Amino acid sequence: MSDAEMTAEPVDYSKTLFLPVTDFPMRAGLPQREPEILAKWEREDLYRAQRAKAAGRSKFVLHDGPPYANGHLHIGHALNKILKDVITRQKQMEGFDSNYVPGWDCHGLPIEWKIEEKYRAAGKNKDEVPINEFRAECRAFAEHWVEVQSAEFQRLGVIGDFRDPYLTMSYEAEAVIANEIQKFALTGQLYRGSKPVMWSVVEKTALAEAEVEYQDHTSDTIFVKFPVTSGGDHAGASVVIWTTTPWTIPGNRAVSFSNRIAYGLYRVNDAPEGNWATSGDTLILADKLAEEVMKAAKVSSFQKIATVSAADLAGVTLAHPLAALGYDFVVPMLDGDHVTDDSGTGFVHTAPGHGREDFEIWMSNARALEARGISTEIPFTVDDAGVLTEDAPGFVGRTVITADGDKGDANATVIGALIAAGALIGRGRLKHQYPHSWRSKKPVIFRNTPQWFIHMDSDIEAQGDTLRARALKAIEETTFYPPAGQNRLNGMIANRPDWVVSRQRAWGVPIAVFRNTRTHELAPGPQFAGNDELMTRVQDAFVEHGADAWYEAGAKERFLGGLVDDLAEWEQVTDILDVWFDSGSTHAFCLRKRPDLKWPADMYLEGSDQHRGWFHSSLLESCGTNGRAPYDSVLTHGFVMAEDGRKMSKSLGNIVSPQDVISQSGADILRLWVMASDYADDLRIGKEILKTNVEAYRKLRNTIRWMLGTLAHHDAALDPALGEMPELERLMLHRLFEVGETVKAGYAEYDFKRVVGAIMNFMVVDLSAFWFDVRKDALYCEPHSSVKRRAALAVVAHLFDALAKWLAPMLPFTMEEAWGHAHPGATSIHLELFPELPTAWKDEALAAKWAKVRDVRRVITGALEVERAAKRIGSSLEAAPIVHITDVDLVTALEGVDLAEVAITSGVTVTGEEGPQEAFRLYDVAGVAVEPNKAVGPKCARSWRIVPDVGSDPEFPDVSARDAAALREWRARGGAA
RNA sequence: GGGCCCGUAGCUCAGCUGGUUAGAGCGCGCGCUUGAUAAGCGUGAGGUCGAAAGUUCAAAUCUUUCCGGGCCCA
Repeated sequence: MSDAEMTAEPVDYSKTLFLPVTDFPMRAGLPQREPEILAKWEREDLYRAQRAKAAGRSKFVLHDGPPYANGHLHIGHALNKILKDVITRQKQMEGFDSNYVPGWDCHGLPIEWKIEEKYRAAGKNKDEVPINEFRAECRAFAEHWVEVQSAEFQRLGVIGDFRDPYLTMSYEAEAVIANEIQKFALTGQLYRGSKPVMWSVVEKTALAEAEVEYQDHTSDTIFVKFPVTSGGDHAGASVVIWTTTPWTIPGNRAVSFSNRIAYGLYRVNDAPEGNWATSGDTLILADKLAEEVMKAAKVSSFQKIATVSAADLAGVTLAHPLAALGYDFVVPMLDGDHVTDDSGTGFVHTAPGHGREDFEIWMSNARALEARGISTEIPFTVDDAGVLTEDAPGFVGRTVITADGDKGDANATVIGALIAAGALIGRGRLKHQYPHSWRSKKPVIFRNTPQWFIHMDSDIEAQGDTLRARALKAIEETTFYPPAGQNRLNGMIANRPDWVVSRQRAWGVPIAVFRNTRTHELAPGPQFAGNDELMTRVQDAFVEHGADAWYEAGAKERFLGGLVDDLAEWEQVTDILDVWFDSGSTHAFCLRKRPDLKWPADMYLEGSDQHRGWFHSSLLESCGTNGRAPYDSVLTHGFVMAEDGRKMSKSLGNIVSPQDVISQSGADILRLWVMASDYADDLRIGKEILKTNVEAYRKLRNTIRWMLGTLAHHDAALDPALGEMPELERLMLHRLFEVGETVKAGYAEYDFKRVVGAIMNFMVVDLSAFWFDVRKDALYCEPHSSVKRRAALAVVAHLFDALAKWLAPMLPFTMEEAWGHAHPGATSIHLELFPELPTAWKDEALAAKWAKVRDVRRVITGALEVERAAKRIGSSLEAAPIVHITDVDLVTALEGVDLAEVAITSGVTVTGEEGPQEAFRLYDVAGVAVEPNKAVGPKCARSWRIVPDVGSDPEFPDVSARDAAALREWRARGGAA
């Protein structure tokens, strides 16, 4: 020990240092802190403050896709809203007036179902309740969930006009939606047709394809003979069909075959006593399936006696197997591509009222059939309760599916009749995927129903100006993130059939049109062009009373009175609109009506399932009424999976709820998870992934915290000019500028993981592990007046300002908290703009030079690590290595660089000579060899460096000259001695 | 069954139009520090780039098939 140290009083020099000081806690406690920040935003009305601040700026409108107002939020909602919020906030900070108006989808089956369930539980029947009373209950139910979800969305940190959201059930919305469908009627795009639709007997409604799910179901299967009545030379033979829906046999009007399948005529040679198929029967079957069919028919011996060609079959006509019961019409054979010989018989029983393909082949052959004298009228064989009608003679009153969703007696009765008619040759059961209602989970049926459609391919204003053509063009003019979305939507629009918009339900917006029962004209309709009185009446009434007005007594007189010659000829349509039409109209009643928004929207943002949903319906709705898409860009995200990449499910117990994450870790953690993920693909979440994000958050928070503590000593008035700053500070400003470029580019492409990645990497590698570590000595120990210290402080201030702002859209709670610590009394970071960094900061030459310096540094730290492992040194300040540099470039790079400072050692000796054999080298840094060398001499009690000038100042004998100077300043500024 | 998409270290992600021993951060192991301390620094170990075949002088990068996963349809 030196004399100086011996004689010195033991002083606690830490009090004389500029150590970080901050109240910003290391541990976030987000679950408690976030609600406090929310309360502050509420108190200060941040949303309106943002609007005021941005008044006059150009608008950016991300139009919210309305979630359905039932139930709590799940993780998918959280993902969706977080992305929307980050973009909203990003655009606000980029200098737009970025106004987000949340919305809710309120009409529709699921809510109606809930209310019905309630009635059932109370032993009431929905049909006994007046419709507007029922609608009022649905409205109240939706209102409740809007409130719940609104609170849950806000808890995620989502900022928007939650005090005045849009609702599809608001009176204004209902009025506009009704007017929108009237526009389709007015321009002749709306028509009434009949079509088999997916029908749920339990809910008594047609279902959209989005409303059915495929589940295992066991069906009765039957093999049925259709006797040949004419054509070819197959007299006495029968064509055999196979079906899983025996109850559709009364609806049969044709049998389909395929010209790509090889058929043959088969004779039964032998069969057991009492078998349905008996010796001598001749059956026409697909060659590939003949053996299977014979086996199913329990035939013990058979042989092929002839080949049957497709041309033959086309000329064949059949008799209905139940002709004796009244089905005494001609059953034609139709050639269809949908027929295969993968299973069944190679022939498809075709009931145009019970299947989409059946309907399509029937209609495409309509003219030819009529020419043959065959009526193409499609029978309505099943009513809305799943009961067979008079169009199904012999089976009237038989039930396909009961009100509870169970199998009725129709199948058994039809099978019995077929047996009695000698038409059945085999039967069985098949477990297969069958459509079920998403609500009741009960099987659905295809039944022929009158429905309202919007034409995809009829001319609107000019020849070729069809809805499909308009929509395809609009897709081309839209920007998709990611680009694959364009293909996907395009493919769907290109191939979709006409748009069914009607529902036979109560809770929704009525198709507010009238139909002339004699002429089939619509009101409004093309004949009403130029007369908008009807539309105005509906508009006014709905705005005042809601769509309930449509159901009030005297509605027809009220709306149509005086506008047509004979009111009695007109019937009021009571069907309601499919909810996809409602949500497809949000742009009309929200974007167009609100002066604080604009039309079209800059962006629609939803999960990739919405290519079939909201992107799709909004596109068609707007193209039909406005001729273009209601959006300029569409951004899609994937779905949230469990940690193993599979779907989350209750049975696996791997569901992660946003509520749990928020209460355990905080909303900012959830947001960080979204930001770090590739949202364009499916995302994964689980215990480990959340832990990773919590760790990343901690690192980020601590780095912010150190800056805040350091800034306690910052006085902007003392900031040196850029030119006065040391190279190391200018290097950091350069790096900050570079990171800023990446951040800007990342945000521009909504590539948040790139933004987070660049920021995290910068904070960890450049700041925490390098610059902070190096500069702690200067920041803590240098005299108050030191340029080096003041320059470092100025840089910390720039770093904090930029990083906090860049992170603010992503981590709004944490950055608000940090901002408050940096700027006591400031309102909110969310009223700030992203920083414009001076291009003067950019200095590539400096960066190139310092890349080399850091290479040399790596060799030194590597050498010290060896010493540490050998227990020869601990702290790097115990070393004063000898650095041999033989690379000319490196020598140049090191000019003016204090290597000891950079490597955080007590000294460095640089030589230009080749180092000794045993010196430390790195394979990827040529021309550098380091001899670790222990620093010798007295240790400065204040800065802990071992430097020769310790004790050179007699007044402060145990510290270095630099620290002595610092102490003198410190005392002069009032520090206690 | 069809359309669109995805599959790189334990985790999250980079790897452009094919070209040296495939990278980063986090996590993990070990060491240091104790003036960012329920923190900080250093260092180390981790990958047959889902699998196979093909094109090529050369493939994580192109082609095909298969496997696994997702969304939307049937």
